Amino acid sequence: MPIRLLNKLQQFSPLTENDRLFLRAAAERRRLMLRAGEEVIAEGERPTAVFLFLEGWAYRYKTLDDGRRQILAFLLPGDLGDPDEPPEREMDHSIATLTPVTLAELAREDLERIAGGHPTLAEALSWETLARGAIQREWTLNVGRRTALERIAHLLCELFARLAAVGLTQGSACALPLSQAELADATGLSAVHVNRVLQQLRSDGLVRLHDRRMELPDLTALQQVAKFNPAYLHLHYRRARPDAEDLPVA
Amino acid sequence: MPIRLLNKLQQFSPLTENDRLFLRAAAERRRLMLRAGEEVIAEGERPTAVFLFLEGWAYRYKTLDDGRRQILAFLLPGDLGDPDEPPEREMDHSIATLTPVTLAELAREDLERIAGGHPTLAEALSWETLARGAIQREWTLNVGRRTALERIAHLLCELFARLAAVGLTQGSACALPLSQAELADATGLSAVHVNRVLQQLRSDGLVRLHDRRMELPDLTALQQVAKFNPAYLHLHYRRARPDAEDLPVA
DNA sequence: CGCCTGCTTGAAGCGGTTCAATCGGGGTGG
DNA sequence: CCACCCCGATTGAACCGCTTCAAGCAGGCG
Repeated sequence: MPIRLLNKLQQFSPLTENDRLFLRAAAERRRLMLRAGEEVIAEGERPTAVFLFLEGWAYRYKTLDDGRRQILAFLLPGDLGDPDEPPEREMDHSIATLTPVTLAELAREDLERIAGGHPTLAEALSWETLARGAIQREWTLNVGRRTALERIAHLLCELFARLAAVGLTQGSACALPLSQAELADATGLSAVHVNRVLQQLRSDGLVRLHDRRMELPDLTALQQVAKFNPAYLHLHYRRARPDAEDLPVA
Repeated sequence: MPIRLLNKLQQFSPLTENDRLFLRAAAERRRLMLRAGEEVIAEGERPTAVFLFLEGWAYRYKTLDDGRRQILAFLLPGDLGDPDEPPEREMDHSIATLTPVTLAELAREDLERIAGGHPTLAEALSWETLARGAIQREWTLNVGRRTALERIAHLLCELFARLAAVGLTQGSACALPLSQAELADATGLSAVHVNRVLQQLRSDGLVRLHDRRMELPDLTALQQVAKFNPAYLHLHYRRARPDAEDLPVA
């Protein structure tokens, strides 16, 4: 199974073969496989390791006591949980799966060894952390100031861009294993209204949905609708170089 | 001038006198004083140091091209900019001041020296990073799923709690140097509606406003209105111990 | 077959926005 | 010292984007 995190990291810094072997080995030691709809970790729990998502989709969320739910982020293959943080911390939110998920639990010692002996890898990982924060800020803007149409369009643009960064797009299409209710909880809308917005996007020829997949026939137009500026994803600082990980999308 | 960051850090880990002297010295080297309404750093710029806010209020924000603005966070005395991040990064948002602000620019070398030689301080700083991310997530929930009344109440609760953590509350009162338009941009509402919500909070006896200050006569009731749970601030993991920094609020 | 989950549609209602006008206080220049 | 101005707070009224409620529909699965 490809370590898609490496795809992203190599856009930031040229990793050595040694770096890559080390990360690959660290991601081998402890694997977890979960079914769709399972909780990865719940609010209030104390995580003992750092999650590296290898396959499948998950999401962070918080709920209010009366049932209102906000999805805070989607976790895609190649994403990292919350690294570099003190061991006694309590989760302030929960994480659950949307599809079957495979993840690696990175041992704290391995992360410390990266910080100590693999400076390039460490720098690349700090890019990851930076990007995670920037995405959360963009979501705050999305939910706070964009219209319903812009919100949905923006979310789709982001997901497509992030999947593209780890080689999980096929032409103008990619997976989208989300129900309309989940899209609603991610955008701060009602499921009914998400349905209507999706109809508009479809009738405008900007989105096609099939079999839990989406196709974006005119990405540029969709990005304009969304006022989407990919800079916040902090992807392309150095030119992405093709890499073994990119090619065989098994 | 007290380094209010130390107040927070000492709630996480017991710092040595050496740790404290080191941070104090690092915060001496390069100071910046700004007036109210000035830009600290703009979207697209590349910060060369890490900001430590010593005095006054500032805020992070993003704008859409048609002028819609979302305030993403408030920066209070004792807050840190975005540490531990790669030097070539570009800001994905802007920071501006609300009041006159004094800040220190921490040199990258000093931060590296902390990471290397001051493990307790480094751990405490990573708590800070954790808390910053958690606050951003809570804001996403706030704007996405809370009602207008809850949003405003929640924001006021958060500001009060954060100011209390650095010794900047006086009884049930604290500074609130925000216009209603700024409250609106922080909560994703219109200024007019913020006005109406504040009137309700006032008539319910939950908030009093005077001279850019607020008083919260019944904090418990306000927290219930807001559905405010302070856990996300990641403050009280270890008992806060009184400290020289806490006492003379000059 | 029958059920469950998710999608779709219609209609009514409301929370919040927008527009526009007024008010009030502090600062400035004459 | 006063007149003026400007910004922020306030109020009213009309409007609308989105929610809520409720019902119908389609597909997958035991």
